[in-house]
Amino acid sequence: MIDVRALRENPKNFIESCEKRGFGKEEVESFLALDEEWRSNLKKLNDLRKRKNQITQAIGEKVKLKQDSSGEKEEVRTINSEIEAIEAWQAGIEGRRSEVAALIPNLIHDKVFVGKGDDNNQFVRFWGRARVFTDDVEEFSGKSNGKGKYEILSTRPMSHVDLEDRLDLVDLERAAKVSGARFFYLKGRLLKLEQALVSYALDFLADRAFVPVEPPFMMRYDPMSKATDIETFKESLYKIEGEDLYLISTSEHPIAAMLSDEILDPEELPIRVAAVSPCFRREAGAHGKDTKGIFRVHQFFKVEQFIFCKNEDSWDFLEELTANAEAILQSLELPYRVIDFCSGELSRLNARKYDIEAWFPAQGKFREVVSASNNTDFQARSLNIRYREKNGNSFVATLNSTALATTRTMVAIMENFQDHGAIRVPKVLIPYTGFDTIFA
RNA sequence: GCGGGGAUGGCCCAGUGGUACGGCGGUAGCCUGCUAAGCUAUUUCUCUAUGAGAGCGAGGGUUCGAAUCCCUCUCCCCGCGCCA
Repeated sequence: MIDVRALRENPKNFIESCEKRGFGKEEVESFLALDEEWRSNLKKLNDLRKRKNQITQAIGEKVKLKQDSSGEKEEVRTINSEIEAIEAWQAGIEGRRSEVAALIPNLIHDKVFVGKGDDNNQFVRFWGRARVFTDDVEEFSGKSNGKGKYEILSTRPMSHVDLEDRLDLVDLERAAKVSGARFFYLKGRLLKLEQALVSYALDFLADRAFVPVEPPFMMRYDPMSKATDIETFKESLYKIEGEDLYLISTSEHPIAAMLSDEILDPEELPIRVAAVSPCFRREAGAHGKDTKGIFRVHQFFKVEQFIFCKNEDSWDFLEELTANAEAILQSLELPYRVIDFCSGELSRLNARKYDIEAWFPAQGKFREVVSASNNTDFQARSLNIRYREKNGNSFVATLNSTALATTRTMVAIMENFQDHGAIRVPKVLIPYTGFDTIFA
């Protein structure tokens, strides 16, 4: 939710932000018109209510003195019917006003590159030493701005799908029989690896002042709608039939909503949360993409970083979250690039977003494994999360970032650490897995 | 699932039909060698703001007037039942 007063005072900022995103200014203009009418109705209503309160109190006095007050009662009835009429009209205005307000996106950070489409996402940096098949050198160098270090592979590594099959780690066919496409049975040492990844990421964050939290895996419509946007509802969320409950698509949402309607002590800030949960996604907008294997699936585990802080500190924390996610990938020895999303690719909530894309040598591509966003005070305003300040209360800023999503990270490990048909386990995980190789 | 009790400002708590009492904490000021104490004001949201309106878990209803009475729903506590 945008700051309505800021919008009234300075619509230009919001129109500019909308236009950078490739939206029109219709929403802003339509909001301003509705808002004007809303305020004028509010004035009428308040004047009538004031009059009503005065008469009602006078009736109270008369009743005490046992005087007749039937004239006053009749007057209040008249006022009531006027109020009722305006209220009915106002309810419609207010409904449309909030619908339009919900469509206005967050203000974009000044440094976000103005552009549309993936191609305009800005390269920030590369880390690591990638294994690149001869045919993919051009793709690799282009996407790493010529800064990516690499060694050439003379043969393409096996796809994770074939490898899982050969090592009997994933059963997709039986999962399809039981649950449909994009589901899987995870087996043997790959399951152990998954658990190791989760434990490792939680420990990593606990060492950095994050409080580990397991949230509810289902949420009601009201908090969900405040924590996210309409796109997520349309494309990601599973609804429980006959109940007001949705399966979470990320722990970001229940964690954000955790502090809704609360006023925090500024001393408590920043609040760092390391959340772990399964994530359920319909992938409705992804027909035909990544249909094989466990790269894009309906359920996976994710360790998520979440921060509640003061708005003015949020930009430093965006860097902290990104640095943490990078440190995890570095410790797993996975080469990656960081990209800064262009204006047209941001969600309505995001003021700025970095993605981290690991190099997948079998696919010959960089693919998203981490997404780190600063939603400034936009999400907190919808959820009504404030902190106390000397001159009134302010909304907190909320930030979220993947620490580690299990399925994609496992695919990255399988593609990057293939060794003669076996999978080498990254060193930092060995204490958690208890083995250093996955083989047939 | 059944029965009983509950939800009031940041926190605690009073309030059986006349417009939310009191305390704690926070903030600002006064006072005082310092600190503490004490005193005063303030504390949520909205608006066209020296003023006004809304707000007592949510939504409806009755009434001139509802925290209070009635209905529906949500959540919490206690007991019973069921259960990994």
